[in-house]
Amino acid sequence: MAQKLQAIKGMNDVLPAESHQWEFFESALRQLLADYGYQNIRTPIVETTPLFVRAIGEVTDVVEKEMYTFVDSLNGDSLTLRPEGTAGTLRAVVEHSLLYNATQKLWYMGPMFRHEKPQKGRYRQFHQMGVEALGFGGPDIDAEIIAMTADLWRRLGLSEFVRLEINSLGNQEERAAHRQALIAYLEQHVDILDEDGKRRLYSNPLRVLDTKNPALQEMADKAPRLSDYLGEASRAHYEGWKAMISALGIEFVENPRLVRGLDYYNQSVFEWVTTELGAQGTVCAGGRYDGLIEQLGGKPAPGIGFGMGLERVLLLLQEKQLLPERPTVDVYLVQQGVGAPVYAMQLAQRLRAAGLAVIQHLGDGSFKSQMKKADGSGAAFAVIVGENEMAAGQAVVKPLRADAAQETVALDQVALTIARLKA
RNA sequence: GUGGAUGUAGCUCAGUUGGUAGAGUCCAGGAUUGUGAUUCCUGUUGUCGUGGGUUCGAGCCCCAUCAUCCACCCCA
Repeated sequence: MAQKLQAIKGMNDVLPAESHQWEFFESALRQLLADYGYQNIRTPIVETTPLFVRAIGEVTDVVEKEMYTFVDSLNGDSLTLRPEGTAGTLRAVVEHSLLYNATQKLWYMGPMFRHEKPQKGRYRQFHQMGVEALGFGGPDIDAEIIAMTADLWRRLGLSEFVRLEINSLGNQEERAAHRQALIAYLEQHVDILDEDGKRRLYSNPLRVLDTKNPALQEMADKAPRLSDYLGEASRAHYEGWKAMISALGIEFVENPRLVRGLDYYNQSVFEWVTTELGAQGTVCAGGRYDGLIEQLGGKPAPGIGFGMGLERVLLLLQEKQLLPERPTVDVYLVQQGVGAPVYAMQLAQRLRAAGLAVIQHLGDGSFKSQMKKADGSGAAFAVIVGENEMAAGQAVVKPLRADAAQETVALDQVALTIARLKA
């Protein structure tokens, strides 16, 4: 018995009814990135598994249980569908020595894969636009990235629906020292930890402090704070970043509990969150990863980047009705009679050469049904060609959206007539 | 991985105490012999998610299973 063919769970088709929304959103992103001097980089969707394990961290949820990992049956290599974009981008940067006497501002956009249970704003194949700014050590790039993302929300009309949260994780040593102190502290209170807390004690101790359990609140409040472990340099970087964001007039809230799910982050981290999408409220998140390039075998260089969940932003745009209508063609070409298909096709090519988008009716169809299709297509004009017009070397131009009379004109006047009626 | 809700026409959904399935929309044709979007008429469309069970009889009750959505968890 043949099995019903269907898409893999959590991997969605984008149909014509909404693909134009993606195109609109993507072109807004491309414009933004160009305006800030970023260049596109395109890397493979599949990488060797160790790349992700090294970059993301062995004990993260992503690596432990969410990666699509498989064996290349031809040579036995372990390969993985990329769960995020930074690892592959940095691999390419190192492999091609793009940081040799240079800095880089790169962006990518495309599908990512994580084997999670799907829900609103969370899919197994999802799409991210991401940015990596490499070779810049100061807080100015951190601020510029905030400015750029804030600019995007403004351009899309989303500013009032998103909130910026920031934090500093310090450098590797400071993070490690705090983590050690925190785990020691939590171990002293292990008897009162709930199930979640015990599970996260060693895997993600910072998350334990995020508890919604009121019984743990007091214990969480008194826990060692990361900010107390920041050294002079980290503190100065963080203060410099905040001062610049403030000077730009961008609102933010400091969230000392803000952590990232991937191990490579340090110093500045941030999240743009919304309360409009249910559970999956993080719409764009990122931070610094100053040690990662070296860790992947490159010469030491600082880096900062973010990932943006395109489905989530699109959901937000849909919910707030900030997306344009389906684009339409200028002309639907109605044709009937002996020789009409060729006559109409030649006219269609002529109109397209004049810069008009044209759908020519193909196949059979009564005038009535062709006119219905013309209307349904959303075209602003029907151009009609029948026996009489062919004999006279003419065509009828009929406005479908405006209250204007149709005109019968010579073939070389059709485009001009449409231009005149449009204005 | 855990929990909750939902599966009936291409789409959105009705379907009563169990009696062999409907509306709107869409599509096609017509009223209109060369003209759409309004109106009117006619017509097509279903393994009622799937597989079992109970029953004289199941869209409806029971069991299993699959899928989708939402939440936990995690994250973009």
